[in-house]
Amino acid sequence: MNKDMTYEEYVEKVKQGIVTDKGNCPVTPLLLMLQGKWKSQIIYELCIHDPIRFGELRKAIEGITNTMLTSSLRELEDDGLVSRIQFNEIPPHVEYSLTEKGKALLPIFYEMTKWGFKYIP
Amino acid sequence: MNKDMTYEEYVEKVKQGIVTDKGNCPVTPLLLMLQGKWKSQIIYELCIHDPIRFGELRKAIEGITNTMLTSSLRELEDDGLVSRIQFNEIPPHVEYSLTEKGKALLPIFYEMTKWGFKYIP
DNA sequence: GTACTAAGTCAGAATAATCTGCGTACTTGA
DNA sequence: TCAAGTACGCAGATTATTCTGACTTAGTAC
Repeated sequence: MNKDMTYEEYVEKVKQGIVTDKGNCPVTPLLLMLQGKWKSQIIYELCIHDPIRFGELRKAIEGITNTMLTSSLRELEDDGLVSRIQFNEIPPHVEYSLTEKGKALLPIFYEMTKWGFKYIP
Repeated sequence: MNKDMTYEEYVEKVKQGIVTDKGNCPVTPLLLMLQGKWKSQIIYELCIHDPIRFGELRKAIEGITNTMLTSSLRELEDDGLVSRIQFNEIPPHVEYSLTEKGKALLPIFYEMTKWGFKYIP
């Protein structure tokens, strides 16, 4: 199974049931990474402001708390979607941005957006 | 904002911050629909076996309980991704399948799969 | 010497999601 | 008469996620 298959090949493989090898699914890990109340908003903000600081993120995302912003960012970092650069100054200064891997999510969000415009009133 | 925009236009709009209108995001509702431990597996099984019966689904998805399968299916039905046809026979007989809206998720899963093959070891 | 800043951390409470185990209906076959 | 098949529903327990509100660090301005 290679990553350059066409959509037609993909559909064919889905129908044959060979895209998922029982617990080795290529979709589930990504869905897990995007799970959580704030993840998609954080990624969105990182798309439009690159890089962005912790405090700016918190202001941009209405209702998020320090705790949740920190833990969500840590998880995104652990998953390799976000990078964190710390400037050792006083007061401290940290910049977050999307990694290559994180930016590669854009085509997925593009498809999701098209789907959303079509099917969500 | 129309649903036929190209990827280039999409990226441009993301950068300008006009894809999401504060709480009217086209991506978030879909991510919510896919949230939950079993949703993606259920959709996968519905892709490869169409239609499929309740009991077959439960056998196909290792570890799922009656309760969770029922409630996940209800939610997918409420979201319009899955349809349920009941045959009033004894013993009872119910068939589940993907709706148009549900099948339209395939291009998204295709992009996710490509991403997964590239970035998940 | 007190207040202010940015980027957090921590403990405990509240809420949400999931699991466990049992109960339901009705009919057929042993 | 009793178990088996089929598609669930429900109450209560457990586990996971999120929220609340206070605390930290170190330097600089007042």
